[in-house]
Amino acid sequence: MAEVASKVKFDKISFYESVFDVVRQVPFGRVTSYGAIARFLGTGKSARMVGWAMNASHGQSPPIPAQRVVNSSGLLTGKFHFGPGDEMKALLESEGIMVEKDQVKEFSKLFWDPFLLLEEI
DNA sequence: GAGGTGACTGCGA
DNA sequence: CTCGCAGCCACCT
Repeated sequence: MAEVASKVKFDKISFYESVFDVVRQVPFGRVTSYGAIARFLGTGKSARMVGWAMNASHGQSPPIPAQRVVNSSGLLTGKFHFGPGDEMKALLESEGIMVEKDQVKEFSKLFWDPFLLLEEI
């Protein structure tokens, strides 16, 4: 998104809307981490806020690929919030991402840094 | 206006 | 190696 990449001027939109925008930019078959998004948004060490924002991602009109957001270890910490079962894992696997024991395989290889968005644009 | 909560992270023991 | 703890800040009651 232009407004996201333009600058760290998120004064016009709420915090979690910014998070949604970033998450939506995650390429197909790639994943990112809460901390990475937190740093990208400038919240720094408050990765919790990213997770908090994701809590509101349910029912958003433009679907939020929250399954692509995992913790710094590639662990699907939010899978319980996703659905009753391993829905999060199923979604990731449908994108070609291998998941084992709630952990993304080849995480370091599939990891996508939000800062790359600035370079792409 | 004050207090509690949380889909995290990093460091120390 | 694993386990525990404190810091972080927007949002809700």
